[in-house]
Amino acid sequence: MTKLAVRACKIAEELSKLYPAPECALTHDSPFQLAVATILSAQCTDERVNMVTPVLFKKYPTPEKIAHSTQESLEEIIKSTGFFRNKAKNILGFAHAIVNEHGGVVPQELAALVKLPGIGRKTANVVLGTAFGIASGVVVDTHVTRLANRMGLTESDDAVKIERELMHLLPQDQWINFSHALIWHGRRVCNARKPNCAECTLAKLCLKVGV
DNA sequence: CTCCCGATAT
DNA sequence: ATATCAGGAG
Repeated sequence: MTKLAVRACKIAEELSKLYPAPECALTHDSPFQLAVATILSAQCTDERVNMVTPVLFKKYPTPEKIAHSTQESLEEIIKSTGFFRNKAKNILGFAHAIVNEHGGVVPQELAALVKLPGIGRKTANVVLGTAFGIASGVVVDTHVTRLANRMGLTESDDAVKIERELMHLLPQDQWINFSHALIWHGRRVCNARKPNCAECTLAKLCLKVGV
């Protein structure tokens, strides 16, 4: 076990004490809804997403309902999340693919998921980990990228590379909780603008306190 | 690599 | 005014 891996495990342990049961902040009632909420979360606060999804899912709760909706209707509902044209198109395409190619059910394999419109590795890992309890990888989003760099767990800014490195540093049964805990910590304490190092219990394990 | 894009904090 | 927010497609 490398020195880096030892420190990574200490960080994971400390995070698990801070956030014993880290949950997905995106409200949803099904794997399908979680996938849609995650598509909406690109470059947008989850707080904002959670204001939009209740309206969206009340009108279109299932893949079938969304598949029978329209680009314009979706755009109007999700507009405030930004990138609304792309997101509406992706959500529509995703719903069609689920209905037409997967029998209305969200597939539980990474390879199948990332082929679907609007679903990349990050979203696929969220859906598999949160909705199905499958540790397909580490979720690397803007928070994980920032914190992994600040804590000196990686030097990279490439999501795929960071994921590969973190997967090697931590045992598989910690991937899901580690992802969620890092994201939670990134929102609450180690945020981009003004990281609160003074009240961060991970500061002693961090290479870049106060930077 | 660029583009998509509204809302919010600083 | 500007940076940033649970990214993905072309």
